[in-house]
Amino acid sequence: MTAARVESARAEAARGRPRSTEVDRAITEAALDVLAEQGIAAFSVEAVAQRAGVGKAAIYRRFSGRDEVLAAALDHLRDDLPTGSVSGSARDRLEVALEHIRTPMTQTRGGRVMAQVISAGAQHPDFLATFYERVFAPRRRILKDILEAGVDEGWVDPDADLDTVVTLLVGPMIFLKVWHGTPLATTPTSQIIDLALGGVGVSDRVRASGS
Amino acid sequence: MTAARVESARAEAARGRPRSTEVDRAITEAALDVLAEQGIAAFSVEAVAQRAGVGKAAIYRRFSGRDEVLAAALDHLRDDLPTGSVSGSARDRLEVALEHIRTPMTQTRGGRVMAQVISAGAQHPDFLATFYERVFAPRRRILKDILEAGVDEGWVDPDADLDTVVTLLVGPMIFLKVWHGTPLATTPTSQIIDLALGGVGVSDRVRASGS
DNA sequence: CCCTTACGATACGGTGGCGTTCCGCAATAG
DNA sequence: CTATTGCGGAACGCCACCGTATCGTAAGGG
Repeated sequence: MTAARVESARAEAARGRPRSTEVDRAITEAALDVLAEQGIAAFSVEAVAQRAGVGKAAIYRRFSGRDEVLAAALDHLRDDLPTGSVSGSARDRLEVALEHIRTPMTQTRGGRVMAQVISAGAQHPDFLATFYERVFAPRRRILKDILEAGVDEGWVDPDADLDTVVTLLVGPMIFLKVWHGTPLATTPTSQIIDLALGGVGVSDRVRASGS
Repeated sequence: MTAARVESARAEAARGRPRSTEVDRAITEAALDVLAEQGIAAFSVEAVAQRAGVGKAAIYRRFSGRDEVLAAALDHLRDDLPTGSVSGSARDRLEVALEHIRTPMTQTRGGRVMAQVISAGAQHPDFLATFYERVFAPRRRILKDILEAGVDEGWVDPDADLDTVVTLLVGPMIFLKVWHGTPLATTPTSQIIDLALGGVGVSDRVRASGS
């Protein structure tokens, strides 16, 4: 948005020393590091600049302020997270996909950033909404695709509401409050209970083939 | 702790104007309000004083600083949350208990404070640990008791690990990261999958009796 | 009654991040 | 070579909150 305008203005006046792509990279990296380690509260332009070994001016030359630096960092975050696309049986892919949602949360930088953003979501719901679209929704889609394959293969109840099943699976990893403001938050508790108790498997073959 | 010492010191010298209990109450209330509405980042002594319609001195007379005000407010929070003790069938009690975990999260002040604390937990793990003991653990205990009753009544698989079942049920409402640092975080994903797919119910009676 | 303490309000210096601006030097285009 | 821009570093005034102190007033206890 503003970044694009600045960029085009720079393009027409292409004289002088060009901006260092290395500085670009250092800023983004430092932003993610600070975010992951210090949290959003400590996320200041000064902190990013110091971490990046860069002058504040270099940052303000690129971004209008703290929030834009933050947004740019989150854009780069997308590539920082595993997608969970693996081969194997649907059951295996499901487990891998779930692990790829769960593990990064505490063990990778991207996951820690994610946790911080979700935390801050209590104060910045719109930020969280964007994050939901870009990060959570695609991962939910992956899980649902796998479950649909599971229906074809006969180990998932065709009558089950797969969106609810996804919520059930992802649930132990994510606060429902994260989805506050999305349709998912309307899933009734009784439905979750029924699924957890009744189970989605149509026979014992799943449990038998489990670990 | 420090509050107790101050209190006893005040007791031996019981002359002069006594402290207003109304001011006590106003401070605690304002602290919870600020916490719920503005978040931990905005939780300052000044903000609480202004919200309470109280001088900063009145607060510093009672607490050593921001953190103690915060701790005192969280102590009062315990009574602010529903416990979920209701009569009825075990299945009904289970649903009510889960609703009492889920609903307050977004709809009551206590729940919003809870969300803020959980958010801040990424930065203050010890705070979160205390909160887990006082708020989460008792609620998990309630759920487990109900499930144990369910085993006796025959609608819960006696072989199921009830702690995992509790996690499965509470999961859609709470981030696993909340439990980071507790034994619960070690539950393997495969186990959650097996339970979600295989289900805990031993027959179709649960699904038939559901909504 | 009067001594003591609490009260709200206000002011204080200190600190830290903000966003801006300048410096002297480096790098590139023309 | 020279004009132009980017660079790190440092300083600027601004503002919010900190923790403390000091008002004049209010409210109890001995």
